[in-house]
Amino acid sequence: MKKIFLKDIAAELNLSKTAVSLVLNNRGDENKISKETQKRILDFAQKNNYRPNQMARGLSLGKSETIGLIVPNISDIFYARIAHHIELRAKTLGYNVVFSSSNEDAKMEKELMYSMLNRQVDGLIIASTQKNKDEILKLREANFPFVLIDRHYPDIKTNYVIVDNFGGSKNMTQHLLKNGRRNIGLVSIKSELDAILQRRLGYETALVEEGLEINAGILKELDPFAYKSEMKDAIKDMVSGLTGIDAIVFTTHYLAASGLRELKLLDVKVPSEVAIISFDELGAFDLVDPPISTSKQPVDDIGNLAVEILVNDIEKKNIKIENQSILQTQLLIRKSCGV
Amino acid sequence: MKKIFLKDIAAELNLSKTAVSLVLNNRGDENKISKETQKRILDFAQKNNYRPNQMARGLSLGKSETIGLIVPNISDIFYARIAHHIELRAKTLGYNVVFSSSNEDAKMEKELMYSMLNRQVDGLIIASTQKNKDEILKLREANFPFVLIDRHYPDIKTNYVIVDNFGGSKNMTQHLLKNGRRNIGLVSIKSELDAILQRRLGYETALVEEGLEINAGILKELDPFAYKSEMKDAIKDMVSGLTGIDAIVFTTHYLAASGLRELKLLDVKVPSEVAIISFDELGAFDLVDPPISTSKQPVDDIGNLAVEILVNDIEKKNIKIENQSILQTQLLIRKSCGV
DNA sequence: TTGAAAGCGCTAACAC
DNA sequence: GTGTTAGCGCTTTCAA
Repeated sequence: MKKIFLKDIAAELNLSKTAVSLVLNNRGDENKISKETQKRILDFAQKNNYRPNQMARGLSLGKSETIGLIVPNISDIFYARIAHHIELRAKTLGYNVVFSSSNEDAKMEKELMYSMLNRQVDGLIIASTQKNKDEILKLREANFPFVLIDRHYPDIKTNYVIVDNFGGSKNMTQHLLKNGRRNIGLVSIKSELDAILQRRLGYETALVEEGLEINAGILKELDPFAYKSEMKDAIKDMVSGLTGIDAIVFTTHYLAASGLRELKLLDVKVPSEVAIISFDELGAFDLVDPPISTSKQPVDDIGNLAVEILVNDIEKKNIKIENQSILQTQLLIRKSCGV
Repeated sequence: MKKIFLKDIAAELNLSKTAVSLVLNNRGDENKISKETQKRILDFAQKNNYRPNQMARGLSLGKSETIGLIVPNISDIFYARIAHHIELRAKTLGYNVVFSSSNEDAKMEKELMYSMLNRQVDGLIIASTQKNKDEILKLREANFPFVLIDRHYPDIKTNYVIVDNFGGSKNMTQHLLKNGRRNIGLVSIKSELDAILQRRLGYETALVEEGLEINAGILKELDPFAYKSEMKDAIKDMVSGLTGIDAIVFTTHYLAASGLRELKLLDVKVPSEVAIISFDELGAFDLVDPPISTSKQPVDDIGNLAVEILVNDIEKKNIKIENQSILQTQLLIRKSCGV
């Protein structure tokens, strides 16, 4: 396992580095290097376990064949799944991926972006905090390839792959209405994320279209970093005699998990007393008691598409790809809604 | 956002690249560069948003300040969590991390190892398939820094961070015994992983120490890639009149999830008829019906320790660190065991 | 204190 | 068909 370099194999074979480099990069034919020479080179490289130094290669080529992935939190099952699909697709296209979590912190996200740029990633996939408009604009101005996933900047034209948050949420709410629920609460997070806003709007629109009023008292927005502690009061408040809700829409999976926990502690029967439904899928939502209905996001498509758009951009292949995709969610009905 | 290089700032300031490089790497004082010059350089760099090209830097320095992470599957919540802790710790120590999933395929794992070595990662953290002994030995011979997590090669001396699979599993089984269960089955996967073997041994040892016999009929080992379809028969078989078990130990979280699903479909009451307990924590195990007892692995410690050992090795700091760690799992008792 | 110059390993014009 | 040579952007030795 002794390290061997390009020049070693050139010397050993009495050839120039050029010839070796060309052949090793599959450009032997195109440069009319004799089949025989090619074979000698390939064999020797193989036998001696030649491994090109990608940093040197990258420096010379001006690219790293690496893409950077920035998500709020890689241990969130939602992002972990997307990451997995990104990784797989990237691999087939010859790219590695480096990842980092921003922890929903705009400043951290900015730092990560630059850290990755320093590392000469060829492109970036970002599930942004949506608070780095300036940096995103700079990326765009610099013509640097990137695609936003999960969250986009509605007023900036960029590549993105998101889901129809409005539609998904409206569907969920309508499903509850269809099942006779009339007093439907919403539990969301305090956030300026467009995705979260859209989910709330979807909920509201469904109610309004049904001729119902929106009741601010049963529309809870919790601190994203303190939702666990705030959930107790929120739920207690909603199920109290005053507001007496009969259903709750949760705008994301961890809220649903936490909310269900509290409902159980308060001995509220789900779904007979209160039906629940949630955006996003937790993976175990079908095992939970009761199994939770959900608007499932197509994580595989999100990941695959993002990589395809990005690589298309990086390699300027100009394949016709819809580079602003809004994917549909899938309504999965389970027991938590009542039959 | 025009790109600016070291030589640009040297030219602009009428200095040499050396001076600039030294100052930017915080070695100004040590090289007795005047405070004033230092300030000029720093200010200029700051103002013009100088970003060193890490590939060039890496090439020159012979290191990338990147560590590679190879896991079976990054979308497995267990590895995703470890990855998150690895990432965080690495960041504080100045390292980035690239990751890839081997999908439990030894050949893929080997390729990934080499791919990462090509990319000049400074070290590797691997949750190995445990089928690449030769490659691991090569790494060791080459004195390349790496640490194994989750799975180690029992007969090779390497750095590793694993958990006490035997003890954790024995504890789980003993807990069931203590609660009066006498006919305890095991559902595991067909695997040569030492971790899986140890979990089985822990189970068996607990039984034997209690004076019970090990009944091969209620010891199921499923194909890791077909466990979902095989689970039905396994469970059916175990709960049938012939074997009539009153408890099941699952050796990993996804088996428990799948097994519980089947138990429910067969209308078996958990825990009254059959108690269950599982190695690993799924995240929603406390929401599941019934909440599943578990031997929880310290994912944070696994990640943190792995990085610390690795970086210690990379930087040859020789800080005294126990570089072969066997961490303890934590028994979390929930309803699935019966009170 | 500062600068010139060599070198990290690879690619790619261009010349032979 | 093949070799020479000049970079890619940064670090670092050594001399001034």
